[in-house]
Amino acid sequence: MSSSHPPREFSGRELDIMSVLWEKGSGTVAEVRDALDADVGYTTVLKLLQILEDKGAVRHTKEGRAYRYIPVVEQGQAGGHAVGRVFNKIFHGSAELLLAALVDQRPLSQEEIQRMRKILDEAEGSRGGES
Amino acid sequence: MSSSHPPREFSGRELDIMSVLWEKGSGTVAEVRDALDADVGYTTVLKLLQILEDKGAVRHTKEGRAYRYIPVVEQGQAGGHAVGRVFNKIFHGSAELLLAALVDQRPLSQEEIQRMRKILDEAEGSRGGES
DNA sequence: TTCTAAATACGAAAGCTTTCGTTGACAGGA
DNA sequence: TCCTGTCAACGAAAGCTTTCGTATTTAGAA
Repeated sequence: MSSSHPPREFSGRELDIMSVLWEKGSGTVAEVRDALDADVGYTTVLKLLQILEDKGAVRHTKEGRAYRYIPVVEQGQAGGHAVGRVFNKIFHGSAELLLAALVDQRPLSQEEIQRMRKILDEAEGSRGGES
Repeated sequence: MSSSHPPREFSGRELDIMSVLWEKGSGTVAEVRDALDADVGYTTVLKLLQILEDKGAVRHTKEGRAYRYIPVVEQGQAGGHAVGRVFNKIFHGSAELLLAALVDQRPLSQEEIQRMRKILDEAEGSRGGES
């Protein structure tokens, strides 16, 4: 038995693996293993992928004799969750503090800042005005 | 042996407890326990606070016969770490995607958006300007 | 001093995550 | 067919986090 749990939250290693899949779009066990920074065994990666599949975060198709794993949960969803957690626990809901921490964390390029302004503009626009 | 490790990262329960301390400024074991959403035992909270102290994340002073715990690690530092992690693992360093997820997560007030723009302005200004 | 209530200290158990050894299936080449 | 290398399945062990039971300390009251 298995499948279709709610998205949930990812543990450390699980996140490493999802990270690879998001970046590459998909991957076999061997591909994911190669792409990981840490040096973990093949069966470990396989096991984690099976766990992730069980949680409904990835699915697989057959490719030759191997499985190709594909993320089902989107970056955006997972990001929303993770951000929500940090957001609440650390910043107690203060979006500015989070942004400040982000900005502090590493310098942003002009272009990034530009695009981030645009995101704020859109966020402002899409809320249809208020009192 | 103990004390003065690097700040590190917090586990789930540890973060819950730091969250309370950041919000209230400080707390005794009983105060922290009361403030937690989850219903955990007194000794559990104590143990976690001792672990956090051992890691250098909090310190304590004596208050009557109890200890008052005070955060040493700042929200900003911890936030930077946590944000950095999410940032890299989930958004692969894309600040815009993170902001977009944040914005998507919950509607922001006019004032918040205003202040966030200001943060971006300052970030832009402080980098000495380039092409 | 002795008793009591409220705290802390200690240590072990329970639970989850991560790791990998081993087994068996499968495909292709000799 | 029989080997050989690649792969998934399974299960158990190691490691970290979380929990709390029990023992000890402490401060104040009687």
